[in-house]
Amino acid sequence: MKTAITVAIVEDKEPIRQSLAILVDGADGFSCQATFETAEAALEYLPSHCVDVVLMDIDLPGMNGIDCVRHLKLLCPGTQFMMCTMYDEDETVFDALKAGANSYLLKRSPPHKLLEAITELYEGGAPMSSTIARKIASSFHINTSAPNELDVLTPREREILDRLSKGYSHKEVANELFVSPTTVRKHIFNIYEKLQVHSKVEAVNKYLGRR
Amino acid sequence: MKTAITVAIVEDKEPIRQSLAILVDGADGFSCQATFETAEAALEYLPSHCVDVVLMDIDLPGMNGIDCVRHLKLLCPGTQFMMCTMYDEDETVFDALKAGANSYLLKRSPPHKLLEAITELYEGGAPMSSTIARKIASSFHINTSAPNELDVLTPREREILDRLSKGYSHKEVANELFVSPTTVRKHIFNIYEKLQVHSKVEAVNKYLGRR
DNA sequence: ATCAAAATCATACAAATGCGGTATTGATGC
DNA sequence: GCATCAATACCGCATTTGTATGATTTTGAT
Repeated sequence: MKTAITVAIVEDKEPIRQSLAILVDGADGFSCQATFETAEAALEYLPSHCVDVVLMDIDLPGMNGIDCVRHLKLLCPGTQFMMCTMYDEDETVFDALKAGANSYLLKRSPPHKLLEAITELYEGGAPMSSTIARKIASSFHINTSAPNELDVLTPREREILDRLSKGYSHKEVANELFVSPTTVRKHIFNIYEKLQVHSKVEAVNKYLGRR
Repeated sequence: MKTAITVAIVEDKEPIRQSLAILVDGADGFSCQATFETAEAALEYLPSHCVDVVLMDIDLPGMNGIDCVRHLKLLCPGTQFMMCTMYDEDETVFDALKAGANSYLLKRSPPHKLLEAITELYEGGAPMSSTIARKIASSFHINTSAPNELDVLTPREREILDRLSKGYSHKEVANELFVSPTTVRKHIFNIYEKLQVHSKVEAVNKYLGRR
């Protein structure tokens, strides 16, 4: 028999943790090496006992699962991380991917799917729940209805937004463009209205495109 | 019996086109409505006869499959597009996603997987060959190996900086982290000192690696 | 020539922010 | 034990920023 895929589980809720461990350990070709109730516990043990795959809950007490992955990814470069959670909010999904996760399953997935996914992840895939996969694919679409949100801005407004993106204050922008600070503020206010934001950081994020 | 999933196929190579059509039409719950040898032919017919799913080859004579999707996506908003090709080069994959494809299968996939994928796509998923999925997931990973200025920040400071990067105000960060606004301000002040910046936008730029 | 949009500037107010200092607690390291 | 640092918290001040209202001038298109 070939070597089993080694797995660790980070999940604070006792019953879920137990049933995951039993599921994994009971299946042929899988071996549950460790379980943790908290991100901190995982961070303490795993770096010196790296496993193939970590099933990571996101909503943990103390440090959350995403930050935990961010750290572990550096300490266990060969380990694959599967987020395993209830939530499928956009920000959470993308933050998890940025942190280094290669898989994202919703907890409603049936047990046999989970084992399949672990294998796929181990073999170089990136198994995702279907709604998650769709979110990710959609995030690439160059939107048809709002091709460039920035198109609604006038050239002058773009010019000002560009300065803001470099961290300039109202006054600095005004000096550079040889207009009064109040003019700059008026422009910025108009920019905010058009982009539907309420602060510099939000506007700059839209300007430079997120992700 | 419920309505079959309607499918169209765009593929220039005769034998492949034929076997795909037979596979789809022969399976229960699927109906192959049309096949095309070229992107141009598909663009002429499909807008007035939209189908549920289009299997699209990329390497076509004349217009390629990606540009074809780009056009069709606007004319048939409800149609799902599955790229079905030999290539798995990065640029091709991402261009296809940007054009509006929600699925990307390599031609080496076995027939039953193809039918499964069509169903998954129709039901709101985004089925990908595993190597493709991994490429996509990896494209999100943030460059953590580079010598990072952010290493000088404490975990708490990074946590706060992350919220700032999303456009949160001091108060919003405080509420989310359950600490007082003055504490947040102190953290932010420390962050500015360490990163040698003097405003949110500058700090966020460093955090997100924007030069 | 006329009209609409864009760019300019002013004034005003409330809230948010940047900067400085101080202090307590708990954890870590020497 | 002692020093250091992270995290927490408060006070206060000057400035910046977000929002609102209003007005004038330039410019481009019809």
